[in-house]
Amino acid sequence: MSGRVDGGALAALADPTRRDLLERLARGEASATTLARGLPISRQAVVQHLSVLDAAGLVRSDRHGREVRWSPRPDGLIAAASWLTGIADEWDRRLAAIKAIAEE
Amino acid sequence: MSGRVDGGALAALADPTRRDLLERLARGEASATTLARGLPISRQAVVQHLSVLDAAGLVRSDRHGREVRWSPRPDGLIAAASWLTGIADEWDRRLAAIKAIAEE
DNA sequence: TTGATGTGCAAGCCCGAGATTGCACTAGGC
DNA sequence: GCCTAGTGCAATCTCGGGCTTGCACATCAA
Repeated sequence: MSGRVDGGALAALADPTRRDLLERLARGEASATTLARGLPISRQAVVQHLSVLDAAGLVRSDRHGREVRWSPRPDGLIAAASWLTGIADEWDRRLAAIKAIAEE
Repeated sequence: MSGRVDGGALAALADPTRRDLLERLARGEASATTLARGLPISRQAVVQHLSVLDAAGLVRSDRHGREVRWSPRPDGLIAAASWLTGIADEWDRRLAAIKAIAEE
């Protein structure tokens, strides 16, 4: 297990720009400046998004000389997904029970 | 399949109050007025949250006389979870490939 | 050393989400 | 009929997220 899901990952994934950044990182690590070149926003905006993703445990950063390379961390995503699945299954179970009672 | 995941479900789940509402609904359908009694926010705020959840396909509403009862819909949750899992698996695969190359 | 590139920090702007309030409307109980 | 309870609609407010700009600091290459 890689930590509790406090909603931070969900809040981080709620923004379309951040999801775009994650998909770009999945195609190879990159720096904030490089990412900003292919986007209609400034480097600082990218940095702030990456900070949010970092706080949510969805990316990691490594310094290489004067540049900082970012890469995705699937662990956080998997944790969030399994959390969602758990809740969904729980609801499914309860709703099925209610339905069974209603059909008697 | 229950439709593409456009991020609407993730945005809806990003708010802690909405996650709270979903958990309460999972313990039995309820009206907006009833839900508002157990929360520190107004009925209208609850209604707005339920509208967002409804648009995201996470809840459904049924009229019973003069009251509207809300209930959870696991389908949307499951779709969002499987989307997350798919992305996570994809990243895992790519990262494993990169790591394998680096270790040669 | 000098210049170019990448980053970090901070102040500020703007707009929309979340919440409130007020009032009109409808359904049920007396 | 009346009164109460539940809902719907709309205007308003506040505050924080997303973004920009400007400048200082660090690193590599000539």
